[in-house]
Amino acid sequence: MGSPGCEHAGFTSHSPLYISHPHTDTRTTWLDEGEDVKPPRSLLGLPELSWPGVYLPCYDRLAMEENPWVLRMTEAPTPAPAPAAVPPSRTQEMNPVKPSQVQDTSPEMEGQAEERCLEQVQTMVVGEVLKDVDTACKLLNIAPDPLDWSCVHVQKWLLWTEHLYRLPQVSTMFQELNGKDLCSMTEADFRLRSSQFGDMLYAHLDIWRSTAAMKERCPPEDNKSAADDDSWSEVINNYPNQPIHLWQFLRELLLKPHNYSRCIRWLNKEKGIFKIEDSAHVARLWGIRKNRPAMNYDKLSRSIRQYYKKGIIRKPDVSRRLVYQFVNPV
DNA sequence: AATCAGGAAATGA
DNA sequence: TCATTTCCTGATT
Repeated sequence: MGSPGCEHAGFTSHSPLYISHPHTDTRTTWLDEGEDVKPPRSLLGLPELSWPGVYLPCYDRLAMEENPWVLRMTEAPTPAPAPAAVPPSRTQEMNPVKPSQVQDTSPEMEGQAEERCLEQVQTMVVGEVLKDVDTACKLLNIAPDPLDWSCVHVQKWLLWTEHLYRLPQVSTMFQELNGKDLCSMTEADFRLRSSQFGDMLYAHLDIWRSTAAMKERCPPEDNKSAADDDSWSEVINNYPNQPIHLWQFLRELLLKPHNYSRCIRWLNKEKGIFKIEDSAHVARLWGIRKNRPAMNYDKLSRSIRQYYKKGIIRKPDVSRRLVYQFVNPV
């Protein structure tokens, strides 16, 4: 981060960036054995999926109450967010500006400090965007560069975007388009396909394109992924398009409590017992991953039950609703 | 009303 | 062929 050329991500003026962080330093650890201890809702994120992320203007329409500190870049000559609002794990290395640093200074100094501050925020935003795109790529099993997408990838991305912004189904309006087609479309083209959300999708795509362009300019240094990227390092399959198994997918989510403990979490990791907290949400994620828009918990749970006779997943000794157990815990 | 169990057939890679 | 997905009936929470 912050190497020359990386400061300006190349986001165009029509892609107002928002950053948001679901994390706070008040995060608590809930005990594995804790029976049905609900994770505090406010700590993990987005309306329903904690994909810390890039938000578009329509964000206003989304569940703001759960993200009390959205920073609007397009109108932010204001001080950096309060340190408490800065995600601790990701920004320690980014020197968040403390409010005290901008006090007791002359106007010029203040201007400089403000500029520095803005720069830092910008750097932070870029970092977050990169990360978020990365996370989405892994979840969807698609390449980061839209130009590389097949029609299926485009549909996945659209489904994901619908899910993220709680849009009605718009993906049907973009069928039979691959990534190149999508990228060659103008904002007007997008509007033609979806008068209501075309501009938004266009802006979101623009962010992805910018991110891909930036990745090319500043190839990722292999330092940060190891320590910083915690559990994604053991993600099962990356872009080589192998089908992922449901049990693997569930493990993936469970390995990312940071992002998904609101919808699925361990009750007892050692024994492999987990609970689906938000069945609809998990089903939707699975549907997105498998490109099955009609997926629901009824069907997902049937798939889980297929694992009973295969000895992959079972019901725990004391059967409880939405609680399952991996036969072979990690 | 949601979840659970499992049969049966369809589907897609 | 395999791993679901889809649909279903009936039971349980």
